[in-house]
Amino acid sequence: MQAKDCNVFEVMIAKLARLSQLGSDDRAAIRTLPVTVSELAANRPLIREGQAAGDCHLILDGYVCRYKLASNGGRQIVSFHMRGDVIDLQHMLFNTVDDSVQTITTVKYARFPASALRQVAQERPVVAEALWRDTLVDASISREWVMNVGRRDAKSRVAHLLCEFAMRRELAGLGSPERFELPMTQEQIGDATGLTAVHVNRMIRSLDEDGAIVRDHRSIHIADWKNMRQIADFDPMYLHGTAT
Amino acid sequence: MQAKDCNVFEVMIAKLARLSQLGSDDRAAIRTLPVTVSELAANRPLIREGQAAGDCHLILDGYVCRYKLASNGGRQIVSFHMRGDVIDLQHMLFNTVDDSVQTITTVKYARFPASALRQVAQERPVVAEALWRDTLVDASISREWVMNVGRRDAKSRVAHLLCEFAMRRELAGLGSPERFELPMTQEQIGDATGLTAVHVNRMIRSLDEDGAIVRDHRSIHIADWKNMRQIADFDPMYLHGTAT
DNA sequence: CGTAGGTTTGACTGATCTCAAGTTTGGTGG
DNA sequence: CCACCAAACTTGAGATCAGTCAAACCTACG
Repeated sequence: MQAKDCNVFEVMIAKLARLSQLGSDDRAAIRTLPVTVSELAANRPLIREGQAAGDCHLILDGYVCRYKLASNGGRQIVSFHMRGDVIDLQHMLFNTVDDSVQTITTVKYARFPASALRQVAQERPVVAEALWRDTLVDASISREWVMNVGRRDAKSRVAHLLCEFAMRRELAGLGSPERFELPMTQEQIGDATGLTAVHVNRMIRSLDEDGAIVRDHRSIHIADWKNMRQIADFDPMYLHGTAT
Repeated sequence: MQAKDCNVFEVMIAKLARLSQLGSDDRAAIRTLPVTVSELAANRPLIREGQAAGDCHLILDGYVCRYKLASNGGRQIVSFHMRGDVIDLQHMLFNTVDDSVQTITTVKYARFPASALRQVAQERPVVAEALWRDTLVDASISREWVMNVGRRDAKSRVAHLLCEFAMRRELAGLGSPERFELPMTQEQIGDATGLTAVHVNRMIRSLDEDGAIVRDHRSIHIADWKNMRQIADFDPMYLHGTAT
């Protein structure tokens, strides 16, 4: 990562500019936000359910997941987040947290007081609109996940997760969707798709045997996008990748 | 339904007032919105995937569901909506529609140009905040659905759906959560929970045999809330029912 | 090199689906 | 008001996809 990419404001501006046309005043307002940058090792809690909700967090580098625990002992990952994602915009408007966030890899993140972000949003309608769009995209992704977990078979679910991850990585400016390093374990993929780690393993190997992907440890090469899209039932429209 | 309850602006104001403290100016601004009220029979399309997204729809009476179709022929209902719900706030900010909405019962609804709603939101920050909160609540419900469909067994899923429906009905001012008429068929419950209609039937009967619910055709009496909550793994926090 | 976490594999189990038939219900037209 | 019909609900038996359990094998890292 280049020094320039580490600038928290530039990461945020790049993300919001993808969602709305930011003016120079909007960019300037974002740059006034008070911010703390921190780093956290892999597999550490970042936000815990029930905790007070006073800050918003922007991911600068690394990956995190949001999850919920079921009373039967199961865990469901409800979203993954990466560079440019503000993982808790809801803290701007709600005081209660009903799910938890933890790191998957080492993560560098910025923390803003929710009140400060809220004030910028009130003064700069374009910024508010971009933030709102971001929540709407997140909601759209959630709905697609309901579909994924509810109506697709195991192989499609895993394939869909890989396709989504590849596309979102690209949209976040992290490189080509064809080749990438998977940050999560097969257990975590299972928690995200409603499957067991054992079955995730079988499905990934099956995708490999089909020639849809080629693996080398955690590195994935989507060798046959057309086939992958079909197996995954993947239509990227729900990601609202191009500003509209 | 009383005449007063039919007033589209009062339904909208009641909903938004639950989410933010509306001033009299805010209420006045809402009342200036150009609006068309229509009625649609049960099982009719209200919004179709791929259609242009120029209007927003507020449900006044009856029930609708939002769904997606999988390439394997399956259908996943991703949300239910009732009185007071604006079902497509995303149309204020996106031009593309990636899922469909259809009526479950006869539905009375109001239609606003998205641009008009957007303008009110720009002029009245409190209204914008309330609308944003509404999207955040919807997103929170979606995440709970991912959990429901991904990590709970069949009986819990169905029980959870019933608990959520009961609570949301009450929050919408439609009466006690203990007794209500279910508007949806068992097939539709299956499409929402990722189960088949046959298995939904068995689970509902099983809840009945447990004494958790008592049924008379479509009318449900949640006879043992404590037991029901436990079976459903239901914690209403995610509904953000009380303004916060 | 030793250890813990992650991945792979196989055999068996079980929750849910599928298919198929029967019953009930609510609406409609005579 | 009754007869009919389509849709919804109910029930049973057999099939299957994914889960469980258990063990072996990597591999990264201290």
